[in-house]
This record gives sequence, structure tokens and C-alpha cells, in this order.
Amino acid sequence: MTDTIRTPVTIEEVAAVAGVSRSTVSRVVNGSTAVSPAALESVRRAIDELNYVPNRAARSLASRATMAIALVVPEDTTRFFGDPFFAAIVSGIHARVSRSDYVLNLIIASDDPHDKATAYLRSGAVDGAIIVSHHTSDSFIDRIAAAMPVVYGGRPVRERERDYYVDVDNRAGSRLATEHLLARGRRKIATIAGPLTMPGGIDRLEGFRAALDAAGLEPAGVEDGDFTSDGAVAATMRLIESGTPFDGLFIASDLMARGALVALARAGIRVPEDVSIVGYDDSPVATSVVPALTTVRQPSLQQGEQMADILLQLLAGGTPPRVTLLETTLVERESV
Amino acid sequence: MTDTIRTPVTIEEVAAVAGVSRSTVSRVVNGSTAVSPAALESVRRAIDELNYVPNRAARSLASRATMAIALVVPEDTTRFFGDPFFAAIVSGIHARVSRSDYVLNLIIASDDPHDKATAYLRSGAVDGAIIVSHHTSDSFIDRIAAAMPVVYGGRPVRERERDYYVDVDNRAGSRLATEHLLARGRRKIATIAGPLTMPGGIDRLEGFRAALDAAGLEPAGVEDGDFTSDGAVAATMRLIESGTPFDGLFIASDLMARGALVALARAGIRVPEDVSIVGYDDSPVATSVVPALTTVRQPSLQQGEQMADILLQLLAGGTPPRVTLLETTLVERESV
DNA sequence: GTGAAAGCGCTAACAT
DNA sequence: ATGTTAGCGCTTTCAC
Repeated sequence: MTDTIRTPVTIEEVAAVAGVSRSTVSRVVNGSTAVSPAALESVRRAIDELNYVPNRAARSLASRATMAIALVVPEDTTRFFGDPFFAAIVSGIHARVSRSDYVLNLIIASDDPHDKATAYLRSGAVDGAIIVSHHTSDSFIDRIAAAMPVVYGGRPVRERERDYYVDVDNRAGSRLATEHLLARGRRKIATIAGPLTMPGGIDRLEGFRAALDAAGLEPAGVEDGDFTSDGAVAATMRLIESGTPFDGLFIASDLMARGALVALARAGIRVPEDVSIVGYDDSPVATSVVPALTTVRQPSLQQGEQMADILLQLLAGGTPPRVTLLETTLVERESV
Repeated sequence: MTDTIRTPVTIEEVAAVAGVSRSTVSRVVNGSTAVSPAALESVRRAIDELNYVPNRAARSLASRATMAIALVVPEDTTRFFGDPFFAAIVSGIHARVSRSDYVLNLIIASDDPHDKATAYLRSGAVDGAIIVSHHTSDSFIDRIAAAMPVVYGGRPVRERERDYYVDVDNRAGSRLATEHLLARGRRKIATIAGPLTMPGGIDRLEGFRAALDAAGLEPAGVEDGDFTSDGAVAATMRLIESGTPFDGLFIASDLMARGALVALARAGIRVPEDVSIVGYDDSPVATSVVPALTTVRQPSLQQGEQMADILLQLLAGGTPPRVTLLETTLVERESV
């Protein structure tokens, strides 16, 4: 029962209690084999007894490594933390990092030039970073990438020869979705897209356009839903109010599809009778709405794991693949 | 245009370029007033030119402070990151910390005795911690609290005289919700509770029971919805299948209310005609479902800001209030 | 106002 | 197998 905050125990004290030198304690802590069983045992006991935890600052100053990885997320926390898609990404990253010797450190960065988070990362607080959900305007990213190995979740905004990233084949996925709508006889197809400042938003819109193009059709409407549920409610209203009729709707995320469903219901438009909709993600949202969403499944958990894995390889001095593209599949439910 | 990762610039190089000693550079970096305008200027220029960022490890080793705060979240990332309630909490914390000299550092901790996150925190990586959404079984918390100042989001599981926390008056809030159902003539009232391993879950159930008790009624059912949408779908089904009729439902979070709405719709039960429901949180979810939820509003953003503020006060050597209880209000919409 | 010097707690040669 | 020594990059007295 500890009632106050104690001053931390140092390696020196452990050495004294164990009756060995600092070096031997350090060897034990770092798992060196060159330690006699007797010394090992007494050091272990001393560590337990004193409740010793090595000081990170000192350790990383001397070893030039922090054994920490940052997951850098954008400032619009509400969008990020409210989307089950990111929950899966974070889960995947955390799962993979847990299996390594590194700790994960989630940092909220902003594009403010005086942003403390960016300075924090550049100050040697972590050995590498994973950057997700970034916008074209995010310049802090370059400053981070100049200081340490970086892996991107999704194609980077301006792709360069040296960028490592793990993405889902967004064009193929949205094409799949749109073709499904076409195959079911829908001809007046609109879309609620993600923001065009984000690669994922751009790529999904392209796939949508390509599929319509191949069928000799024009979009019945294109609205930006901002990857949020509320944004999609507004986008759907704009679509309805525009007066252009539509009988099919491709929506670039399940979360936005939920918003669209709400707006459609309010307007008395039935799904799938009046309009068929296909979402994207196959996140938990897809099955928690009525009607359950036909959607494009992307392996988000796996995407997170891969990103972490690639960064880990980079930190270990390996040569992982620069680009990893994950496949999507169509999941048919009740909304088409 | 930097193509490779450079070796970091040290204070020594800055001093050389500026033509002063390390001490003077350090004074400038730390905002000491005792520096001549000329020296200040040349140091600033050197820092800019070299793109200098002080090494954190060295700095915190020497100063015994990290200027970093941890936000410790539980391991079930899917639940945490999928709930808009937490998005608001994180937003509030981040907003307050942004206005200070500290950086925020989100850490996922688990109860595994070998958990690296706990060791990370105990190794002096941060100066203080905010702990949210913890369970009765989370023992890692004590180990963290023994090493640094801690502020809890919500009443701690086992409250002690020295614990600082910011909570919403959960009992009053759930009582408010239940009384509203009663006032509208509902008499067979059931509840979908949060897990009883979490203070928030316990307190809201107590308020619910207290309100019914005061009216001389018994609950028409109590099911654990686990604070997730899916958990609430299952809980609602159990309620329906139990055969005990109910005409009112208090649900301990809006996210769970959404799940309940789905289950109710599938069973052909109309809201609010057949059963009235009241949620809890007034998160964005409340207005993105049909019918829009009557719910208990809690100031989540403000709760986050307060937690950060109190920790900041603690770190500054102040004496903030040990317990802060935020008020709730009922927001009437269409589900009652 | 400025510099010299000591030291924060640890790792990593280098001896032995 | 173990101890000694020299830093890692910074802050912080202490002189001047």
C-alpha cells in the first residue's frame, strides 16, 4: 500500500542491494547471456524487492533508441475517434506492436507550425511513426518523415519513391460496389464521396467514375460527405434537393451510409425499393442499421497489423515492401 | 527537400554557429530573461538555420521533467474508439493540454503484469496521467498512481482519500431519465445497463433503481449491454424474449440506445408508440437515429477539459478540488 | 549577462 | 563473467 509518490529507484541502488556492479544489473535488464546464474538471481531479487524500473530518458540517451513507436492521428479527433474503421486500424497496430519490444504511443498532431506534437516527435521521443488519415494540407508530415522512418496508412498524398505505405485497393473496391449496383439494373447512380483532400476519398471516387464510364453512364450526382455520419446526412439532402433523380447510391464509408439512411428515411425514400445503396468498410456499423448494408469489405485490422509490421521491419534494418495493397470483397446484405 | 534521415543537431552545434556557450543556448531555448538581445538574436538564427530541436531524453534526464501527460485508455480499443462519448472526452483533454506547455500522449494499457505500457509510464516517460474508462479489475492503475499524479475520468473503482477525479453525476442523470419515463405514464420500465465492473455502469443503474423505488415500482428488466451497440442489440433481444412486458426503457448510453432501436425495429416494436426510450450522453448518435433520442446530456467535452486542467494544476504544485461533479440535463426529442 | 563544470541514470566499449 | 570508464545531450549551480 503506497500512499505517496516515491522517488524512483536507480540502477545504482539495485546494484548495491544485489552486491554487483551497475554493468551487471544493466546486463540482466537487457537480457545479456553473459551473467552467472548466481548474479542473475540476486539481481532479479533486488529488482523485484525495490520495484525497479529503468529510467527511459537515461536509457534512450545512452542507447540512442526509445523502443517506442508513434501512431500519429489528425487533429479532428471527433471524426477519428468516432469511426469504427479507425478503431479496427488502431486495434491492428496495437496488436502487432504488443508482440514486439516496442510500446505504442498515440499522438494527435496538427498543422500549426508551433505544434508541440510535431516537436515532440522530432525530439527523439520515438524511433518511428505510423501516420494515418492525413490530408493534402498536412505539412507536418514531411517534418516528421525527415526525422525518422515512417509508414503511412493509405497512399500518401504526394507519393514519393521512398514512402512506405499499406493501402486497400480503393479504386477496385469502389468499382466493385458500383458494378454491383449496375448489375442490379440501377442506372441513375449517385455517390457520397469522402473529402477530396484525402487519398482514400479521391481513389474511391475514381473507381466509381471508372465503373460508370465503362457502362457509358454519367454520375447522377456527387456530394462530399466528409467521412462523417452528419456530413452524409447533409450530402444526401443536397442530392435529394438537387432534383436529379437517382436509384442507386455508392457511399464511400459505412459511417456515411448510416447518415444517408437517416436522411433517406426522413425524405420517405425506401431502401432498397426506391434506391439501392452500397457502403464501404464493412465496419460494425454495416450490420447495426436497418436495412443491413451491402458494402465493400476491407481488412482494416489486417491493414493496421501490416503497417506496424512494416515499420518494425524498417526499425530492425530490414527491407520490407514499399507498397502493400490489400484486397477488397463485396459483402451482400439487404440494402441493394 | 530532405531525402534521408539526418543525425539530429545538438545544442553544441547551435552554440558553435551562434558563437556562444551551450549555457546561453539553453537559456534561450528555455526562455530565460537573462540573455542579451544580441545573443538572443544570433542563437535564434542558429536554431532556425540548423533546424534544431532539443533532445527530449537529455533534457528530461537533466531537468527531471518530461512536459508530457499520458491519457491512459483500456485495452478494448474497439469499444473505446467506437464511442463518440470518448471522442468528446479526448477532444476536451486535448484542447486543454494544447493550451499548456505539455504534450498529450495516448497510451493503451492492459492488465497483463508484463504490460509494456505500464512499464513505459512508470519509467518516467510522462509527468502525470489521466485514466479513463477503467474496470474494477484494472490493477495496473495502482502501479501508475504510485509513480505520478493521476486524475481519473469518472469515479475510481475503489475511491480513496487521495484520488482526484472528474465525474458526471450519474445517479442524478439516470434518475432524471427514469423520472421522465414515469412522468409520461410509463410503468413497466426496464433498463439496459453498462457493465457493473465500471463505476459509470453501476451508478446509472443505481439512479434508475432509486427513481423506480421512489415510485413504488420494480424494474421490468435489467440487462447488461456492455456499453456497445452490438451488446445492446443482444441485451434488448434478451429483454424481449424474457416475456416480461415493458413500455419504457432507460438505456445507459446513446450508443447502446442505437443498438436497442435496431433490435426493437426487428421485433416490430414501435418507438415511442409501444415503448418509450431514454438514452444517456447526448452524443452525436442521439440525433443520427430515427426517432431522435430523448437523452441525458452530460458535458463530455467539458469533463475532458476539467480533467486535464486538474492534472495541470497538480503538476504545477497547486491544490485543485479532489472531486468535481458535473451536472446533467434532460434533452427531450422524439423517443418518448 | 555569460561560461565552466558537474551531473542526471543509463549503456557500451574496454579491461581484466 | 564482471567491474571500470567514458560518454549520451542537456540543465543548472556557481563563478566571474
